[in-house]
Amino acid sequence: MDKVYNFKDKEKEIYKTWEEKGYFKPHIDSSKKPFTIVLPPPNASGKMHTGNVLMVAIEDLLIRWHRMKGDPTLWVPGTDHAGTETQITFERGLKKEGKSRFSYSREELYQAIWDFVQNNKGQIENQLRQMGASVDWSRYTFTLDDKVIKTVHATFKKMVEDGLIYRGDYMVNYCPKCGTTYADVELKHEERKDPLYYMKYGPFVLATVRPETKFGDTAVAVNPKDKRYAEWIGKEIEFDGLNGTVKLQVIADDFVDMEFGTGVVKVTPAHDKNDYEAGLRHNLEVKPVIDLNGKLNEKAGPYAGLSVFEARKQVVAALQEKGLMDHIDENYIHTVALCKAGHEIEPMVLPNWFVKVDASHKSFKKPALEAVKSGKVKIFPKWQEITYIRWMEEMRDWPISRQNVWGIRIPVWYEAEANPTMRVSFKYKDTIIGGEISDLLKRSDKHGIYRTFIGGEDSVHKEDLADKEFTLEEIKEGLQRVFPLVDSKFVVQDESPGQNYLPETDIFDTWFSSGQWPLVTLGYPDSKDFKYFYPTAVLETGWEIIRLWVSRMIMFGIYLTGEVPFENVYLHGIVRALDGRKMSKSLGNVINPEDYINEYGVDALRMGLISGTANGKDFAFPKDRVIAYKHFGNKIWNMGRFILMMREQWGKEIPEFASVKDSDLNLDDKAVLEELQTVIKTVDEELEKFRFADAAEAIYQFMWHSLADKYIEQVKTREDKDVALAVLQHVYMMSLKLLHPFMPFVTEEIYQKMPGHNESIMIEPWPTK
RNA sequence: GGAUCCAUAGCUCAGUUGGUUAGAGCGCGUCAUUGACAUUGACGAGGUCAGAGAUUCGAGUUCUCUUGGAUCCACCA
Repeated sequence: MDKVYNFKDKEKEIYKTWEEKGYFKPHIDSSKKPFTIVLPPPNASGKMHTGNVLMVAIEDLLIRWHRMKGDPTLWVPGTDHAGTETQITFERGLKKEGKSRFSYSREELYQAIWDFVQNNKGQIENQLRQMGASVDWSRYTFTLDDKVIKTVHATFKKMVEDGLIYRGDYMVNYCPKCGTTYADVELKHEERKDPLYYMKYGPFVLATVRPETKFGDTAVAVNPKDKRYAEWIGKEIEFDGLNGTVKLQVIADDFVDMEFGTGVVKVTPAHDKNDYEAGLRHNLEVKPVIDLNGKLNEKAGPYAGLSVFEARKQVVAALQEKGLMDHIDENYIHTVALCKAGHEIEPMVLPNWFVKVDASHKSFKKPALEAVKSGKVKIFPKWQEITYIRWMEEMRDWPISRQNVWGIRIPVWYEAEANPTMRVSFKYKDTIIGGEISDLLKRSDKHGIYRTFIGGEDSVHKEDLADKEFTLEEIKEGLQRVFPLVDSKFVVQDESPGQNYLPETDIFDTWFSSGQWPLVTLGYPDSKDFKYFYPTAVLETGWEIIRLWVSRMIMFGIYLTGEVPFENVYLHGIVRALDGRKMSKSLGNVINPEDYINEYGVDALRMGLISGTANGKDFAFPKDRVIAYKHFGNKIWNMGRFILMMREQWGKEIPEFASVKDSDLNLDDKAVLEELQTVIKTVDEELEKFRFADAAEAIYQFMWHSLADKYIEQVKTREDKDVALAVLQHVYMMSLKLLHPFMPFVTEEIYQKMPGHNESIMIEPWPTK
């Protein structure tokens, strides 16, 4: 044995052996309860970050522990298509080539991203291997595999039949730049300083940061308690606006803050969430003035076609010129909502697919709430339960459509003839054409009026397209998006019902499909695996996605199978940067695990992270613990060397521990054996409670400060070397086994060098009392 | 505005239902060690547990308030 443990040479080789020998595959035994974990799938085209490392470390620890205990143990690997993130990355690449997603039809774009991901997915798989993850690769699943799509489609169909899906107009967070909607929880909020404009509205002055939406006003509102404006409530005001006379009703509503501005608000139900809700309460007209491209529409009169930002400038200038601007507060600080890519969100009313989470005939969410309250699903650490319960109690209907292509398409079809006013956009040669289907097919006489053209090269003249009759085939072939109205006629089906149908182009919210992850990975509904391994034992993930993901898995699990998808949820904290702040590219404090693996080894990195996360709180990357555990790896390596050296010096085989008589043991022997028993007990108890750091600490303290510092020291001077060495070797091997789930590589490497070893430490029986 | 969490050694953090001298890693000091390991050993210094009050025989631990910090949710036009 070398003087120093050289982890670099060994780790890869050891993993390869484990995998080839099939140790990662479960031994199905119907008389035993299995232990199953489904890996939260990392981004298929990304690379491992510190959060993934912690996740793998904890899950591998649990898996190896149970495997050694003799449970039929399965850890299912997978990777995620990571919808939005991948699409953003991919489009960034396109931009460099001077292209955009508009250069492709929907199908071409999907294929291009598919290829991109296939080319990049090797990295994360290799890194999972590098980490020592003892996953069963034969059960690997990608989130866009056929079996996943099939199940997700079937679930959607079932939900439609159960009356849990509806199509409705809804105020959504729309990003005009991304061309898609985002869920509330996906948004970021950023504080900004913007001008607050005080505009004259007839008898009132009111404050707004968005004067350009004034064309969509359908009321002004005051607080019912506000004495200043009491006489106006219920009346109609009439005044000169930018585009002629404006008539607005004055309503009274509690949502108006009397302290803010002048206490009067303009109400724009089409472009503001509060206003939308106020509009519902007061039955106001929803009057959109901003289109899907983020430009003002024809209701804005001369401002039509301008971007929101440009329109604001011009509207402000015009108001000032006409004397309609009272004054401007330039130092107003408020928060704006941003999409994942950092663009400003435009609240819009658009048709969407929804899950009714609490229908009167069947509640999708209630059983999932009950499952946690009743303890059918236990959450560790327990204080995180509050987050879950509050979220579930407040959860509203869930918008599940996204206007992206990189994901699972909603299996819905629209017949062209039955939906003549449905708008579509498609690529024809090099031009993107948008228009009503009946016009494009020349089934109406409104020729060309609603057609729009985006992009466009010299090869096609727009004039030629303005009145062209397209075939449905041409539209289908270059199809990018359909914009079905809220009351469109549709068919739910996996494959196209016939030639005259156009597909829904929206995809599912990623959480709609990943919410079924424990089901699809195990082969729901009727595979052998599913029947045996479901429900799983533990779901382990970061606390940040308890609402997004954990809640959805519990809802789908119960809805589809009647059983919870997992019995325990363990939520780990987020690994922060060395400075204790969140890692972010802009701060330049992102930690790349590769660097640490190269310098200290996988075992040390795993162990360091595990020991840093005692109670699920966020924690700064514990660099000095990683170093400490690297030293520890070397320490136990040298303990092994010592035993081999003693054996050689002594010149005889070390006797089996079982052959040592109790009466031959001295006080030191008895003490160390007793302490071993205590450690075994502690490790089991702490792991049972998900107290990984405490378990790790117990082994560390025992091996280093008892076994090495005390017991080994006295072995050196013992006369009865046969007894001492037998005890030492026994205690050492037991300790190695305890340590193996934490530090798999170094323990295996030592194990292979020790006399009397078997095939592999990872399939050795777990030490028992 | 609503909520959760945190404040313990120079640094990063444990301390689980309140119970004898408050722990670890790193760092620091003294000494030792050239045959397992300098990625070592022995010994040691260092904490009025943010502050104030309350409950209790007893509080780092429970409660209230104050101060400072982190995060989540909802958001005011």
